Amino acid sequence: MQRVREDAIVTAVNRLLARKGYDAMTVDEVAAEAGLAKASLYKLFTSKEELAGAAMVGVLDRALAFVDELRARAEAGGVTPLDQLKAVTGWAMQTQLEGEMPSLPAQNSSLSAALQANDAYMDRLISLSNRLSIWIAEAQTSGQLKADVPAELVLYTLFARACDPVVALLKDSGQYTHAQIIEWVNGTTFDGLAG
Amino acid sequence: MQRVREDAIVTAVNRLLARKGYDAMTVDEVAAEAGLAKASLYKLFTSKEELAGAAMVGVLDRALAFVDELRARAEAGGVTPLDQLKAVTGWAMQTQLEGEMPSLPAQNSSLSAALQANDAYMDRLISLSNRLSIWIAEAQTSGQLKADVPAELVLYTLFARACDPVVALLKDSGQYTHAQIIEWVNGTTFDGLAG
DNA sequence: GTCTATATCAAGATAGAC
DNA sequence: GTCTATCTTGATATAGAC
Repeated sequence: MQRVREDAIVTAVNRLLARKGYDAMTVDEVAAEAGLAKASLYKLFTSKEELAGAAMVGVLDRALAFVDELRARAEAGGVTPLDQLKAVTGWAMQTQLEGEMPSLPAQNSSLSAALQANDAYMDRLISLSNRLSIWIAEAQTSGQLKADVPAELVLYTLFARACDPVVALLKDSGQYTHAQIIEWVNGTTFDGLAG
Repeated sequence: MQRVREDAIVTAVNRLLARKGYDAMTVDEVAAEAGLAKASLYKLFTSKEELAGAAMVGVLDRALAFVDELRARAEAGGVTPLDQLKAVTGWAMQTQLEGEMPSLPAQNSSLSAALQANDAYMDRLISLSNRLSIWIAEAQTSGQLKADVPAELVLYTLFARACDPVVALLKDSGQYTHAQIIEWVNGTTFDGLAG
């Protein structure tokens, strides 16, 4: 019962974060979209920061599930770490194109501190980073990825592409299909803009 | 007299936008940092949006000046359009690393509308886009840039790299020199992450 | 022209009835 | 356990004295 309500709230938060971003999202809107009173919402989530944290836990869980699925499929062999990384960024862009990728302010806000203190969030973030880092290391060793840049740079770049404003701009232009956008942005991410 | 004061304000806005972003910046802080009372500030700028617009006009003017300098130097010859574009993104990253690149919310905010109605801002933005677009077209024609992606995608990507969170993250890690960061991020922008 | 003091408002959070 | 009504705060913007 209560679980269903929480899900409705988190879903609303996720959509609003994707559409408007954290600062522009109000708790009143969340309550309205989830279909309950704001006071009831505050019985389940103690702050706006916690709402954002719950949405991020949700998307990170979906990302982890996708990664695990990739690993399972790769058991058969024939899939390189680079292919896996491309699949993950493609999934993230797809999620963004579908309006389901929450977007938070990158910079030093009070939210950053709250998220870093959120164990559920940090746990997922570290798990995902660890799994990606394994593929990155393998790809750098085998020469599929540049080995002369820090692995950290590669990891940050992949996370950044997951919420790349270029994807949103191309989407809003309305001229291209989702598949085209993903192919182009994934292409420039891994192979660059140069010809 | 008054001009000096406006400059002090715009400089303060620019630094605060670079450090904290638009939403976290308060007009009280701007007044304090510029050294006048908030009411006096509001005689010169009628709103927070206008403050942000003035800072953006400033940075776009500096970008345009840099571009014009590049064009003048290239008169001698031997410089390709691709070199010019790399120089521009390098300049933007350098500006960001020095804490002088204002950062605004990418998404639909009330600020977006205000900026689009700001003629001084739109004029600079279009001028810069036009000049970059010429180099992009030349580089695509000559095969230096991928010709199978829309020029628009290239332009958006260059603007996006100018405020790339990856640059900020690498800077905050404190492990790398500015020159290294610029080289790496410029390298991945034009040549990709792949080896 | 500049400042102190204040109006105004939006939004996060809570009290208390049912 | 849910809602209406309210509190509280912080920030944009302005009035009015000097």
